[in-house]
Amino acid sequence: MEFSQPKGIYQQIADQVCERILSGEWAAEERIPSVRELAVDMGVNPNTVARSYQSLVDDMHIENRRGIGYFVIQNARERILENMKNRFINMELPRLFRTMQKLGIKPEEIVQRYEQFSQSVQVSQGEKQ
Amino acid sequence: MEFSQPKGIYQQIADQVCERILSGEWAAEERIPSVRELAVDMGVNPNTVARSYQSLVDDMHIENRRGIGYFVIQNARERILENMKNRFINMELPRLFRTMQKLGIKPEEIVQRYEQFSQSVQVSQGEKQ
Amino acid sequence: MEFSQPKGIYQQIADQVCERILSGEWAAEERIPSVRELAVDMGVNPNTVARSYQSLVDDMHIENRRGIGYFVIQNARERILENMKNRFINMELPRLFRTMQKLGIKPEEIVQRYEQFSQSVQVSQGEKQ
Amino acid sequence: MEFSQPKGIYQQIADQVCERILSGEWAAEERIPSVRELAVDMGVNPNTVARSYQSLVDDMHIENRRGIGYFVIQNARERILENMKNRFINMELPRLFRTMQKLGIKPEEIVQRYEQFSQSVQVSQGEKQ
DNA sequence: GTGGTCTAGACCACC
DNA sequence: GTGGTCTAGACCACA
Repeated sequence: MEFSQPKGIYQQIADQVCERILSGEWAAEERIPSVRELAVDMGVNPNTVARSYQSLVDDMHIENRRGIGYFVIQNARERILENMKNRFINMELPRLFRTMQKLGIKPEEIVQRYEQFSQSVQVSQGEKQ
Repeated sequence: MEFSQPKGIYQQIADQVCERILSGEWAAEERIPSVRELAVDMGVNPNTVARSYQSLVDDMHIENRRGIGYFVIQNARERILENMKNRFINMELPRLFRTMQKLGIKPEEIVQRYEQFSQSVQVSQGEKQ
Repeated sequence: MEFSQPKGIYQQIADQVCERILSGEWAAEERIPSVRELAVDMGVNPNTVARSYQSLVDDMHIENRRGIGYFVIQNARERILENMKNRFINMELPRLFRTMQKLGIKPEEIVQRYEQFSQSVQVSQGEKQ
Repeated sequence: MEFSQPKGIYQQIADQVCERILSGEWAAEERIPSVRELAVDMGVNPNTVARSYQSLVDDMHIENRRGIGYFVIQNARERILENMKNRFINMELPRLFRTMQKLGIKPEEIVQRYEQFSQSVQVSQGEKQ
């Protein structure tokens, strides 16, 4: 948990929940930790987790069953990936491209740097094991 | 001016000033509008413009000559480009690459979309003229 | 069973019991399923069904014969209809009328839409058979 | 403010804001009270008002201008009416009609009661003056 | 036990 | 001054 400012804590938690759904740690139709449990886990106020969960409900990634808890929605993984892809293509890429034009960076440079990046990731994953 | 949330008004103004320096509209050693003038132009509180200017002074893109006004620093353009490039490579690209990995997007797709983007920009600029 | 928010599970169950009494499926003086049976049927905690039954006892639609089970009260159907009608006329209609005034909807429009509704219901019932 | 339970306080406040926009008390592009002001007015915690305002932002009835306050959006009135009408026709009317069928209430009765209602409203408004 | 809501009070960035 | 966020702690209805 990053308690400084890049983005709100509740957002970071929501993102983490999505990660865990994507990774399969929390499968469809499965119950996820209660607001209070996760709050303790994360060292955070329950209200904050509640807010995260609510935002995930709004995005239809999880649902609430009264008095029982929150559950991962059927095709949450597909939905999350869909959302991320849309946001990436419609929001991030245009910003990226505009910056590239301003800076006179050619796409080839991006490709080249990406390859460097992939290799360094493989290396650092190798170190972990 | 976007008065809603993405980033602070003062940041947006600072960015615009940089744009105008880059475009050559405001050349090196030239005086830029006074805080009050720009505030009126932008429909914004003078304090806000003052803060923008101060951040630009901190980044050494402009300088204050007391009693006279703010002036573009000698090699402001180079400095601004430098800054943008550093931020882009060290901050934005890593985020970009991580997102690409998560979404399984190959760099070729980026290149392809960039070409589409460049064309559409050329077209819309043609329309303007 | 709607496990999400509109109204409590126990209320939904109580409503369903009333429906079955109204439809004649469960006649007066007849025994209705035990708390546990109904709980299994509905995929619900027995406590929840117990609470539904208790609310129906409070409204005098069913009664508990100790050690035997719950039974539909003599004139339950009349009583249920009575209750529904009272609630409708005293609680729902005023809200409805206030909304109509705010939105400038004339009662004629309601009548017209009601006719459409009745027809569509007849059609969909025809399809079922 | 109804501090009992029919609906949440923040909802009631949001509704009241809509009413005031509809009535013209708060015109388009106009600033509405700050979160803290309205909180004092209503005898309520600022967080609660903030939540109301946020829900109105989500519904695009008001917008936030950083550091200044909340403003009524251009065609908020039309939007609000639109929303209310949609909700009425798609959510409330079907419930109404189903209840009418269960209770064997004919639309003519609704019309008749509506006329009584309109008259009583006129009378009570006359008394106010 | 679950979540939903509200209060009180705090800190922050921003205008 | 503005709103945005977080914490602490409370109460409620519901399962």
